[in-house]
Amino acid sequence: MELKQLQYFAASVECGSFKRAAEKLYTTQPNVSKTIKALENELQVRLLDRRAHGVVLTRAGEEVYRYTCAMMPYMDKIRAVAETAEKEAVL
Amino acid sequence: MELKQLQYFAASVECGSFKRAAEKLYTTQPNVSKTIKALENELQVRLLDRRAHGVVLTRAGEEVYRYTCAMMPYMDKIRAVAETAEKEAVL
DNA sequence: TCAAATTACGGTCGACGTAAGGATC
DNA sequence: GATCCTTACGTCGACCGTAATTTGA
Repeated sequence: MELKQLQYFAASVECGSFKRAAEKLYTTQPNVSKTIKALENELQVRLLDRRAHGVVLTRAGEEVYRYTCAMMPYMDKIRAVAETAEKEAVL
Repeated sequence: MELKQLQYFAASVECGSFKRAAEKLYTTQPNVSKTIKALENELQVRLLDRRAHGVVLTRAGEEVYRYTCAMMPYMDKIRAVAETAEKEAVL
């Protein structure tokens, strides 16, 4: 499991489609599709239902999305800590 | 920032050296060294002091380690959710 | 038939391990 | 001089984007 996979997944949920998520992430639709497919394969569960107009969360996807969202603030916190420390001492 | 970087960092903290962390992670010492160097470069802050017998946390490292530890349970939770869902419906 | 997702494919960049080098005690 | 961290280096796999194909309304 990689952070990028979770970020792509979250973006797809929030955008409602791989296409729009790809734009938001400055990448291509095939990359989003492949990255999420890899995540689903690793977890052995389908996270998103592919519909004609985009994607929607499955039951399992909802839960994974919830924990993904809960995790993200810690990433931000790590970056914030580093940025603060950076001003006090040199690398 | 990648999950692997944080995992390698946490393992190094807990093991007290890159060498032992490498064993625990089933990889080599150079890879641990390089991975953590990349994390430090990205965050622009030194996380570990390199000593003769191993590594110890810097002030900034302590904080990053705290948030890293806080984050990890969510990853486990995601895996658990997936495993539970797997039993109820097929991929 | 249109829009979006998937698959195929080739090139390139990065990650890995081995080996050599450097620093600290 | 022993131990651990770092740097150098070559290889191989993975990721990326383009293009072609498939799927669903």
